[in-house]
Amino acid sequence: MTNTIHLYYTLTMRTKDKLAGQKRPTFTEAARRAQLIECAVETIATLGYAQASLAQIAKRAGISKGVILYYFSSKEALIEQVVQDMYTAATSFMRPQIAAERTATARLQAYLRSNIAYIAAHRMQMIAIIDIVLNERTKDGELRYHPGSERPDLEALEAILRQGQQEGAFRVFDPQVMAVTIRGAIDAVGRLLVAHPNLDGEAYARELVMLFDRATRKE
Amino acid sequence: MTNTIHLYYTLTMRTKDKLAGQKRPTFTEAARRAQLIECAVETIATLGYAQASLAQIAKRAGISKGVILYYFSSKEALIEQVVQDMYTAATSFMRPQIAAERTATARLQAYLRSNIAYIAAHRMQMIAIIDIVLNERTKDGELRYHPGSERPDLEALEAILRQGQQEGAFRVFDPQVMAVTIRGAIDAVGRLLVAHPNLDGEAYARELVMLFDRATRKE
Amino acid sequence: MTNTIHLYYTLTMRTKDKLAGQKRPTFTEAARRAQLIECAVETIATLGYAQASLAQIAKRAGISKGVILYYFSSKEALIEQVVQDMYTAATSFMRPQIAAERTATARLQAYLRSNIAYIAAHRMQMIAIIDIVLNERTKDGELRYHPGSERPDLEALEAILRQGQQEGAFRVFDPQVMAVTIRGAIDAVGRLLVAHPNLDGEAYARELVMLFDRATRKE
Amino acid sequence: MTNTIHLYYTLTMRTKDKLAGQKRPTFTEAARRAQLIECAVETIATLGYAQASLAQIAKRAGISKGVILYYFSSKEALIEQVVQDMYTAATSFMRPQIAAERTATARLQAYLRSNIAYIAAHRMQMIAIIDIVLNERTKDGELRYHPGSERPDLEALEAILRQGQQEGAFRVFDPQVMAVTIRGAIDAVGRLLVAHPNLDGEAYARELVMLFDRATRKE
DNA sequence: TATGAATGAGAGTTCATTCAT
DNA sequence: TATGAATGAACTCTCATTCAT
Repeated sequence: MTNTIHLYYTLTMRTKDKLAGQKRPTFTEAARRAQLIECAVETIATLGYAQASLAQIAKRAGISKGVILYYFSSKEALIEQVVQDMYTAATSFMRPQIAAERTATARLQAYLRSNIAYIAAHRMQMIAIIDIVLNERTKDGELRYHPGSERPDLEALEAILRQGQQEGAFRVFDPQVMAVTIRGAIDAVGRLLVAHPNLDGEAYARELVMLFDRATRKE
Repeated sequence: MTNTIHLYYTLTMRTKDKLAGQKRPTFTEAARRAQLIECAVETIATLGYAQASLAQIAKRAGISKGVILYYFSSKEALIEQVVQDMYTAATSFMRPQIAAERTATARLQAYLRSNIAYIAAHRMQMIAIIDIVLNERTKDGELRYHPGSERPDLEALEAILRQGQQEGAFRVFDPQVMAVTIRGAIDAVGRLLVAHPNLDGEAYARELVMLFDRATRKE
Repeated sequence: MTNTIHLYYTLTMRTKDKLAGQKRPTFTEAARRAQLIECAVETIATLGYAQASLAQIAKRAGISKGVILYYFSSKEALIEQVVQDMYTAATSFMRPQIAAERTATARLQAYLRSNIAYIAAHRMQMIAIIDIVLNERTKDGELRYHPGSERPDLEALEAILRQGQQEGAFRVFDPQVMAVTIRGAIDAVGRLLVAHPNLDGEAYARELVMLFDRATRKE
Repeated sequence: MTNTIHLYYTLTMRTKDKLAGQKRPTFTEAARRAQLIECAVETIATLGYAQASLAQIAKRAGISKGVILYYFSSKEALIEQVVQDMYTAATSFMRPQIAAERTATARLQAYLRSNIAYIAAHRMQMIAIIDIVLNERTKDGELRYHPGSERPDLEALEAILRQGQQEGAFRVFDPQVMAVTIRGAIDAVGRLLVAHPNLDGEAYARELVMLFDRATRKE
């Protein structure tokens, strides 16, 4: 429940930003947008990206298809909003925990722990976003979120890794490869957690912490 | 007249014989099937799984849609054949290199090196298969290749990891988490290599070898 | 702020209410469905069951194919509705006329007269339904309305025949054979009437009444 | 088995007639044509007219689709041949039995008995032909074998009925209606016999004989 | 603000038919 | 004589999107 409200604030903020200069969004609009995003996430997570048609999303929301296109200019825009919201929410959750640490080693641990904790607490959202990121394409067929593009999550990770190398805590390695590896590992574990909800997220976090601690540290 | 009846029976018999045996594939058939599998791979890799319709695949092959369904009973069957072919090819390439090593440490290195080498040499196939594995669903909407299912590649990896732990070369860790992590890392690097074809596959392999060597070894 | 959350819940609740109840049909919807059923009947009667594609039906209705599947979940559902409507209409027409009579002899006459009158007045519908009944198959290839299955029309007929035998007005015969014969006769005459619209339905009814009166009566 | 050979002769004869003036048909051709017609019948009877594609017929025959169009100029021509063969075969069986009788009453009985006997002995062929007759259409959408057209079977029946009226054995009735009714009854019973192969054909024949004896006779 | 209605493109699939061999 | 190969049209059905109300 807290998450929903948290998400709601986030959405309201974004909405206002987005529509600045136009008529300010009513409460109904904000609530509808939040509801539709939530329903989109559930639909994608449940049926998969390919089967997540507007009809399915509308059905889950109990409204007509037209409503979605009233609040979002296109399906594409809805999906993009889902991604942005999720990134924002995850970042809001992780950033303070990472920033609370000083050393790169501790920050990497915080990154892993907070990210897996977030995944375990939002399995549905995560499976949806992974599905989207791996599938959403621009109209010319290019992956919209292709690896190596300017993804803020990867950049944050690389920053931590570089910090560790500068501090001398981390050995010499290619920060990009390590960052991509860490993200790939987290996403893979994320899929595992979603597929098998009875698995222990914390234990998996500990494993990954240990794994990448050894993979990165100097000695 | 007896001859006529005999012939009539002959035809009927031939019928049954024909139906009983499996028709062996023609040269043309084998070539077409190979071509169609190749075109399917290219299409999926280029346009993505969702946009890879039979029409697109046929267009790339320069033939009509019907031909595909002449050689494969359905699109599903074509995709399945793509997956099987790729697994077979990758396994044939990797297995001897892994088997040539005796220690788990060396085998893990061989696994990583041969796998990334294969990916680098078959970037298009790999991006296609990753796309398929993450998207292909059965008719009831379930992922056909969901994580944690009986995937031979993961099992081979876990076997190596367990061997290393028994031999005392590897530290204590959860072999499943490590296997999933390694696969996730390889797949992520694979996507990176495909997205940026100018990247040096061998260098990335070296990075991953070093990374997982440290992540797994005892000291 | 409480209001917002309240509204959010309201939307969600409304959702569930909407989904729980059945949506009552609009005026337009009812009219369209009736129109489409009518067009389906005309198309089947004119072109035959096999040629009655959604495209042909839509063409006759002057709309796009999609509309049909907007109002009926599938072609199968449309056809089923056609059958049901026709049975209901014919039964509503015939039942009171039959029930108005007391003796089996008079009821059999009423059955024949009212049925042929209905056929003559709805030649197109009848040819369509006969075509459907003889052709519509379930997905496993079985006839949906195969002879001897629980068909209400045949059972009503058999009931009259049994009544006549119990009352002593009818001779001894197999009621099922007689019922099937009567239906076969009516359907055959129905096809004749449709093929030759200038024929006199009433005269044909008189002939059948006389025919089956003699075929059934005791002396 | 006797039937097959009988049918075979019939076909050979027809073939020779048809191709007179061209190269005479080889044994192989005649046998193939007979085989294909038989397979067409089986396919239509089993899967229904709509599902009886050339592919299905060829599959049942264990040959390639092309062969069918090598021996028959089109699917339409094949179907037409099936119908003609069946009519010929049924007529060959029934005619002598009818001709052996002198009175119209006895001939009508012979018609009914021999026809139902033929149906019971060739249930598969009959269900196929009924299916064809009710479905086969010319390219402009018209039923090829519509009721009231010049159908030799109906004409033979009407001839018997007229004879009976002239002889004074039959009462006054419309011979066409009676003929159509008798045919409709026979076809309906035929469908019943095919749908329920355990039913007793002879008993049904006795019922129909009694039924139409009473329906036609003077007193 | 939201719905119901309608469209048109495109999906996978089936099919009769043609043709080179 | 027969096959395998290929086509192109038609099929049912799904979908994102538009629009009047």
